[in-house]
Amino acid sequence: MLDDRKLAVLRAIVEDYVSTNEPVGSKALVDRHNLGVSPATIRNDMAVLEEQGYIQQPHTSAGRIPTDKGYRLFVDRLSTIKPLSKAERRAIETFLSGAYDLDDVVGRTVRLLAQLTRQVAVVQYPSLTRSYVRHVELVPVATGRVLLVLITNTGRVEQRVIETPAELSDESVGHLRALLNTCLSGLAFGDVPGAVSDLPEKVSPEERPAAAAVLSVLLETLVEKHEEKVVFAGAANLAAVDFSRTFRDVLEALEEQVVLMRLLGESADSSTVTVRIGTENPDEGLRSTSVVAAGYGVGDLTLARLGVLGPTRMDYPGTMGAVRAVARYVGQILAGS
Amino acid sequence: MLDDRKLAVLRAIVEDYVSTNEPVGSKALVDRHNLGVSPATIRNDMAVLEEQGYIQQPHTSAGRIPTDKGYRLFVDRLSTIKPLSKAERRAIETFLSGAYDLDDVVGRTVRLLAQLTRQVAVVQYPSLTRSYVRHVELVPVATGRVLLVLITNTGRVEQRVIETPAELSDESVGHLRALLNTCLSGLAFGDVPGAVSDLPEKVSPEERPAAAAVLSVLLETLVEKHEEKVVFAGAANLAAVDFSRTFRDVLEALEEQVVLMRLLGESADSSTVTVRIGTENPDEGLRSTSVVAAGYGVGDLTLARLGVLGPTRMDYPGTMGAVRAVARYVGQILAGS
DNA sequence: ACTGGCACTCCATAGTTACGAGTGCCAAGT
DNA sequence: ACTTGGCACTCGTAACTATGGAGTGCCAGT
Repeated sequence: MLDDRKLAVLRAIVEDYVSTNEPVGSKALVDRHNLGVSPATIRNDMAVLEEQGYIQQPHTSAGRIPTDKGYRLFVDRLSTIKPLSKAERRAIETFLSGAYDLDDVVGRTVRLLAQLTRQVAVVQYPSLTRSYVRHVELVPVATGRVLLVLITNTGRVEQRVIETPAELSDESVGHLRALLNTCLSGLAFGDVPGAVSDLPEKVSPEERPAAAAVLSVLLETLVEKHEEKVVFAGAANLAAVDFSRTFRDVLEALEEQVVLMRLLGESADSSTVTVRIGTENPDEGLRSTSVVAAGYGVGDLTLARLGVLGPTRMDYPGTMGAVRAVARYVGQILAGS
Repeated sequence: MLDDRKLAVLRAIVEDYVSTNEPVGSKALVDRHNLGVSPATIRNDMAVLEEQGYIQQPHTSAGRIPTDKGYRLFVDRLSTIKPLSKAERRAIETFLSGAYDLDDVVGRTVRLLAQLTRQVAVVQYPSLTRSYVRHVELVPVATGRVLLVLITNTGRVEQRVIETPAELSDESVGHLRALLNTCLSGLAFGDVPGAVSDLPEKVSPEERPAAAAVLSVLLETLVEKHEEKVVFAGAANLAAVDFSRTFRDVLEALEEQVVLMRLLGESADSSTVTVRIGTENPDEGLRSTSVVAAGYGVGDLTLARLGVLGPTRMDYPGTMGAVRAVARYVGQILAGS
């Protein structure tokens, strides 16, 4: 029902509108793209596209702008992901390879992505549940307090202070630490709860309350941190867009971890770029924004997701290219460390 | 040269302008404050205040607004810090005491401060150089790689991956770890460089290259992380102000660690609230904002600073009260953990 | 030293007009 | 059946013009 020319018209409308930020009319279209037909013909096509809901007029007798549905069609069928230039690729590589720990990797990634796309970048820390335990550490910090430190294979470090019911001797702490390590090292986080259930029975009775306290905090941490950690950067790029109402909403959403998580969406296959346009977003207040996201990870294993948030009026091919490229490089960096 | 009434007029102008965001005229002033004199008299006073540079007119025949110099006088001599209400204090206490690790304390603090002041809050992590070493941990993560984890008395955890020149046996790692701990535990970070200088000589020759690698990274970390970590929250509150140009500049400044650090300024005495108004700010682009900051710490020791950034047109007494209160509570929390 | 009166300035607001980009429709052409 | 030029129409934008009112500075009088 949409012939080739109508699709070409839609594509042209999206591209023009994205680059000029102004409703595009029939005359401007034939001027800028050589479609080989007259404005009148385009007008007819436009009327059809509008009837089908792909484009709309801000007011009568203004040009057309794409609707969310129009962008969706554009992304799905009318465009291809635009690969980055060689220079950009090299820039990514050198910038990311300078990182020396996980915080640094994530921090650099999110800034890089923001700069590359000139939009707001969002990066999720590698998932805990899909990682495994590298090491467990218990450090006495005061009488009746120990610090529990969990180190994952991805280099992520989690910490919690534990109040132990009774004072704990250094030997007891050492004992517990050794026990935890032999019991948990190499274990996937998802398997930890099962593995520790019988642990209290392995310690001497006087250490048992302390062990119980440690374990309960450990399990608690796994659950709580399950709501993963997310960071963002490039909020300044929001200023370019002429949001005014929306603007505050978007900033508020960005500061809510939970919203940010939902934003990136469920993890599809690693490095498949997914796009969520306007009203497809779950969150109120982000109804006029689009999200381009991809998973990243090592090999086949998707560890977490990262992406970009911007106005629906966005350069989708370019943004998707940047997101995909960055996701791949981050995976490589993580694999190498 | 400024009599009491002129000062009262300046105070009234600041208060009215802050609450209404509109230039305030002589008539409005006598209506809202019972100054006991006529508008004409106030006009004369205003003329003097303007001549001295404390207030200015946006245009001829408009009301007056305070200049930076006017705000400065207001803060220094015409206002007192406004203590928080009992309810607010209790809210702070309960909100902060739920925190379970340093990240959480800092995260809660910055969000709390943002909400309390309805402005952008900035919190610096407790300084490394003023902390001391609680524990050092070495964890093998792959062949030829060890993770160095530093735990401070304030609960801060720093991590770095180290490439060891040769493959390292688990025993060697254990050996090094023990050595580092006996050598460094309880040491102030500033004293670490001196203490480790003779350390390589204490290990067996075959472990020496690895030990050297670990040490160089350790020292590097101390230097690099010296540029401290700063976080902010409440950027959404910027939307309330009608920045438009400035706005982007401010957001950009917020995402620059270095600028953020300079923003909080040099550490004065703990819990003394300092105010920097408009052009007093070092950073271009923050010339139309004010910063209210205070140090926080345990006892007499100032660990770091926290504060609030907002428009020069700001409720200084209230903001200063909130900053001071939060700084104190954070100190208490840190002392207790 | 303060006050009331007065003329003046100038911003904000609303109303008016003119312009032009863009549309829909129709009749004619291919 | 599709395309095209023509044409009347819509409507938002920009420019311009009153108009009102808040606020000022100054001065003469108390």
